[in-house]
Amino acid sequence: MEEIQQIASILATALHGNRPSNIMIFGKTGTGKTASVKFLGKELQRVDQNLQNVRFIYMNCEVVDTQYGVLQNIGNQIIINFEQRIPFTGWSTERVYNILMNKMDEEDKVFIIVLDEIDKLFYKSGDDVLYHLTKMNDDLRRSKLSVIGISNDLKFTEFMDPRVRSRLGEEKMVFPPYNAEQLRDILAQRAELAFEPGALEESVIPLCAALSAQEMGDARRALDLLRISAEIAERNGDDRVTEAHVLKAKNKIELDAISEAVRTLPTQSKLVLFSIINNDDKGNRYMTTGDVYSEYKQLAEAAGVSILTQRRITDLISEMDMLGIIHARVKSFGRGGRTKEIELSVPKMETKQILEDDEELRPLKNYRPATQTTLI
DNA sequence: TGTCCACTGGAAGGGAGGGCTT
DNA sequence: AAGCCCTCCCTTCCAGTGGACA
Repeated sequence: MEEIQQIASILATALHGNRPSNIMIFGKTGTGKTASVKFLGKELQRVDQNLQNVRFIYMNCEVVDTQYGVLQNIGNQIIINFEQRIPFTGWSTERVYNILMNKMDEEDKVFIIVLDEIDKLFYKSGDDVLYHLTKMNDDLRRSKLSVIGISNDLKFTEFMDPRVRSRLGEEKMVFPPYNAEQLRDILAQRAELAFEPGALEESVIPLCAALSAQEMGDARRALDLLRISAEIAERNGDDRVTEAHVLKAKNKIELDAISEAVRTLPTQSKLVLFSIINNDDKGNRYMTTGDVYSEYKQLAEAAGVSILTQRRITDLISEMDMLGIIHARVKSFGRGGRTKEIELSVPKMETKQILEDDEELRPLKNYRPATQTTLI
């Protein structure tokens, strides 16, 4: 692939002990950014085996998303000696930074640090780390450092400190999404290894490819789709995978993703979601933050969980909006005020089931919404 | 045209929980 | 043991606001 070639030629300079440019790599999920970079990292280290000029360090910023975390993580990938490891908390960031610098300089190598999902790090912790990291080069005397940032968000650099942005983006690259045709090739290749000839109905691969192409050309998803279609066929005892299996698989994947997202929500968010469902049950399909909050308060009370402030609930609502579990947009109702209009965007019954399975929400199992009107 | 509602979302900060250092 | 550090989850406070209505 063209992009891999490009990155490879940039990184190759490291083999001679020179510093490769920093690179920013953009592209939607499943376009092979991470896989490509990891692959190149392996290759680089293989070629470098005798020279030992290069250290390749990878981390995913969805997991490591704080300033301290990033520095600590890099440090611990460099420091092999167990006693000298950097603790995950307790030290000042400054101290970690200094130790990191000394260690790196001692090694006298070219460090290539890959920050996958770098946008997550930036949105969470700002550009301080990136600033320090990209500036480190000036302070290193023997070693060199270059940073590869991977992001599926093209725009996030706009909000960065211009200095950081220009340093980080010495080279920029975009991985285009796969189109249906490319996906078909990828799937066909894989199918040849994984399936007996004739095990797939002819239209299965084109269908998987087309469905995945619609969904941003994610190759990983396309492969999952094929695999799960086959699993479903096998479980049914069918000897060929058909289009019907693929469609079932698609549904299953979508539902599984939702279930997983809901299941792993923190308790408080689950309560908020529960109250959104209850509002919907009452025939209130589009509700405001106020509606959700007053229902939430009752639920939290019934569940015996502490009641958070409305400000906090606003944030939880926004988080679930980003996860795609609900849909919320700010809307003005004139004199009625300006607030969010919230709508459930996952299947109601299944979601409710999952919520009721939660240990902490047990008391709500047969909870009946309090009736509005009380006759005296 | 101005008012006013029901919030929004930023800023600051507290305190608990992890852990190091002296 | 006392004094730090860093992160996470929250609270408190508050200026700002889109648009229906008077």
